[in-house]
Order: sequence, then structure tokens, then C-alpha cells
Amino acid sequence: MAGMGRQQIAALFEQMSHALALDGNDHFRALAYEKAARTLRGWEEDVTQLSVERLAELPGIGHDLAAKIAEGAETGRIHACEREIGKYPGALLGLFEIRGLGPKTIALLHRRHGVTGVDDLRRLLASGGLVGTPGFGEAKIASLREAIQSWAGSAGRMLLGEALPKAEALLSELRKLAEVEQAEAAGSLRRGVETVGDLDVVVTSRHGEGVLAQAARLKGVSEVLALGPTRASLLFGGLQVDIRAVAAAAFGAALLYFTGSKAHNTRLRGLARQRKWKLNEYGLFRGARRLAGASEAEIYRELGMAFIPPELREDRGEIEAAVAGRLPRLIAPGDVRGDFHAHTTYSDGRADVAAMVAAAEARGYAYVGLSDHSPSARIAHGLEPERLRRKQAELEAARRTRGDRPPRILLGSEVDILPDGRLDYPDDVLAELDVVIAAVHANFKQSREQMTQRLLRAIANPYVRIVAHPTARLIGSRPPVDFDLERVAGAAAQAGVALEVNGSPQRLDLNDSMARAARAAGAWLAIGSDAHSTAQYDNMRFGVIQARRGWVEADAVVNTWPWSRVEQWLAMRRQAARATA
DNA sequence: GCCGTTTTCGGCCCGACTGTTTTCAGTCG
Repeated sequence: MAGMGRQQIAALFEQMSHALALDGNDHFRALAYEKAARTLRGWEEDVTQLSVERLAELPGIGHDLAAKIAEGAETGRIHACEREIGKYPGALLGLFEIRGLGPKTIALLHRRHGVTGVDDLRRLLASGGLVGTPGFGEAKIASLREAIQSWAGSAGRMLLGEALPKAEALLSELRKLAEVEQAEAAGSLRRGVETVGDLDVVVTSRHGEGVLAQAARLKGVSEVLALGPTRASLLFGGLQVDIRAVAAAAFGAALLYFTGSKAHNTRLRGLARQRKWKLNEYGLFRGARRLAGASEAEIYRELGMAFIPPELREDRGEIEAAVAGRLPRLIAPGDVRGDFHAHTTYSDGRADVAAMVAAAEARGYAYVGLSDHSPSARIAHGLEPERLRRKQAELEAARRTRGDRPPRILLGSEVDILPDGRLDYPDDVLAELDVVIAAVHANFKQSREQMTQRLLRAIANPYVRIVAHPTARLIGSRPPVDFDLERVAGAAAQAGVALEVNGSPQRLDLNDSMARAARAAGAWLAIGSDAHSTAQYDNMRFGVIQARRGWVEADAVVNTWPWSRVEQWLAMRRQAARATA
């Protein structure tokens, strides 16, 4: 039997945690499994390849769980977990996903009413069998009905690119309320995590309770899940939103606390405790005296470290770096001077050349690469050489009429990397292009070695300047292809080829940790919007956020460079190719 | 089951909200 993957093991640990919680005797053991599952879900490397010793070094994983992970990775099963989980009917543990149901209630439903899953619970509610059960009043039964409905209709996490505009819409409404002083998003959204489960918002006001009540009545709020003097929990645009109202003096502390990550905050609290201080969502305290709290910056300062940008707060070394004054100077949206990866109506873009150029000019870009697909991409209407020449002529004409007005217009192509690593255009066509972006668009299921060779061969082509969305993943629908990132990034570094951080919300590829690893191997990066319309140039923003999460500095990203440097980079190996030819 | 300049044993976040409770249990984040 095949071994289990990291996410599978995490899911089994979560089930195990629920099973132990139902038992009710060993709360902390249940917590330990939950914590280990969280670690597995968030870990960047493929932990299933690690030795038991290395596994036991991961946070929340000791020798016992390390051995269980190894067992699952090797044999595809973890017997102890299966035994514990097997004590309960298959669907019972699924009830934990329903809002408002926890171990105590589920155990009661099981014991008293023989409920074995959601279907039983639905029947029980329908028949009125719950009435009279201690602890189940009318309101509770009604909220349980609603929770089941919303569980059935929820699809889990939302893409950052989808959630961010919703968050900004809500923030702008909140800021319009007369008694709101400040309103900021916190949580995983503020850290730039690729998908968000819910949205955390912190507001300051002298009348928090009133503000929250107003927030609950805002347009777009479809349901009020909870409403108290300091916290409101709402459904807004399909997103669960938790709003906390705090005093201005605690704004920074609350923002820090609710931005997380949990691991980051735990470390910070540990540092505070070493000094006999206390850090919580209300501030940093020495005894009863508040040392800091109004802003995050002053809390970090009091703790003796530089301000840590939210995207880095994952306990991946940022605290040590901040203490040592060695945080990276992260790339910012304003550093970007151009975009090499945009499509036009020549292939599958929705806007024509003129519109895409005008929109790039409006963004203040110094250069833009209009990079349509190559012939293999049939569905995307890839350009055979004949149409490529027509596009070239149109770009020529545009350059003539525009003269020196930026942006510089580059004839690009997103060229398919064929299964054997050859490119979809012959070299004489590639030689005509200003920028060649190579990308895998089919045959995703090759072995790790095959895929690695495929990418290495593409990188070895002297015309290739960028490898786009290297893993080809689509978040939630297509898993990443498997290849040896270290070797590929190493070869890219040698060849001066940039690996892309694709900003399309469902791609974000390379992702944060892979971008960091690619930089560690010395490769340059290119952040591409992969725009298929003028509006989608905005995807650049999501790419920049992922790069920031990957500790990337501006200078490592080719499209932050001034044109003069870009020009040299584009010509670099082309000249070498010509010389040898 | 994890973890350690509070500890190798005895802790493990705890405050807010809801609902049914008349003083608190369960859930959530």
C-alpha cells in the first residue's frame, strides 16, 4: 500500500484528536494531536521524507508522534490511530465540523440518541426528538439547524485573491461609521496566506459595543453568529468575519494577537515571560503597568526587536532575525517596474494589444511583456508562427506611434515546455522574441526525475528567461507537479533564468516557501500577473505578497530592475547563443 | 502526548460569547 502524505496524516491526527476528545478522559492528549496536525499542515518541506529524529524536532511532535508519522508515511496506515478512531461509527467524528458542536454535545447525542452522523442528527431534529433533552432549549435547537445548513453549503477556505477585496470593502464600510477610529484586517489574510478560512478585523472606538451592533447591520451581512460588547461574528459575502472592538491604547496588541500566527505569538509571549512581563491582546505589561499596546511597532521595540512585517510572522526564523537586526528588506508593490507575463486577444486574453499597453502605461510600468501562448496550447488559442508574426508587426506599429512613451513593449511568449523538455517553438522563432517564458501546461503526472529533467532542459535553452508557474498547481483543484526544486533553482541561477512567482490567485506559484528556497539556491525571481484582462494586472499584488512571505527582497526580482538592467538580462544568453551558432 | 532558565513531572491560553444555567457548561478562536 502506498504511504500517506503529509495532509493525510494531518487529517488522521485531527480525527484522532476528536476521538480522544469524545472519550473525555484525556483532554491534553487530544490537544497534542491537534497541535501536531497543525504543524504538519503548515510545514513547508515534505515531512514524509524525514527521519524519525528530524520529525521529533518539529514543534509539537515528540518521539511517539514522529514514529506514528513515519509509520503512516511508510505503510499507509497508523494502527494506534485507527484503533482509537474505530471506536466510533464512521460519520460521528464528522459532526465536529458543525459550528456549535463540540465533544461534550456530540458524545451526548451519541449516547442518548444513538446519533452516528449528520444524517441521524438531521432526522432527529426533524422528528423533534431532541426536545426535552437537558441542555437543548429552543434556541439551541434552532441554531443547530442553521449550523447544519451552513455546513452543507460551505466550501471551506477562500482564495486570498477573493477574500482580500471583500475584506477591503468591509473595512471601508467600517471606517465610515462615525464612532470607528481605526479598522484593520488581522488574521491569516493580513499575513497573506494563500487561502483564508475566516476574516479577523480589529476596530478601535470609545463605543465598541455600539459600533459592533452597527457592523452587524451593514449591507452584505447575511447572518449574525454572535454579538457581544467586544466581539461580533458575522457572515459577510460568504466569509465568516470576526470583529473585535478594543480601546485605542490596545490596538497594536490586539492587532498583533489576532494577526498571529499562533506560533509567532507563542514565541513573543515567551520572550515577554523571560523578562517577567506579560503579553496579551490588551498590551505588554510589567505587573499592572502597560509598557506598550497602542501600536505593534512599540511592542516589538519594547521586546528588543525590529518591527516584523505580518507576512513573516510564521516562526520561520523571523524572530531571531528581528532580534539580530537582520530582517530582509522585503519587496513592496511600489518596487515593481514592469510585468513580463500578460496575455492579449492573440491567445486567450480578453483585452487587445492596445488596451493592454494602455493599462500598463496607466500603472506606470517602464516595460511590459505581452506573452501569449504557443501552438500546443490549443484551448488557449496558442499562436502558430504566422500569427506570431502578425502580432510582432502590430507591436512594431505600436512602438512607432508611441515613440519614447513608456512602457517599452516586449514581444513575449509563454511557450509550452513539451513532455521531453523541448520547447514548443523552434530556436529560430524563439530568437525573434524579446522575452521567452517557458511553462508546463500538460503532462503533469511525470515522475519527479522526469519532471526535473524536463525543467532542466527548458532552462538550458539559451532563449529562455523565465520559467512560469513552475509547479503548475491550481489551488484546490490541481496538485503541484513534483520536481527537485534545489536542482532546478540551482540551474536557473547558473543560467540567469528567473523562476516566476505567478500572482494569479489560484496559482501563487512558486509559493512562499518555494520562493524562499529558490532564492537560497541563488535563482532570480520574476513576479508575473498572468493577466488575461487589464484588471488582472492587479494580480501582481498577490504575487508580491507571496514573495514577501518568502523573505524576498526587491533586488532578487527581475521586474523591479530598471530597463537598462532588464535589457542586459534579456540579451545575456541570446548573445552567447549567437556566438556559438 | 509534548515540553523544560518556572519543571524530566506536572503543567498544558484563556477570555468572550451563547444558551440555559439562577451561578455555569460548552464552544470558539
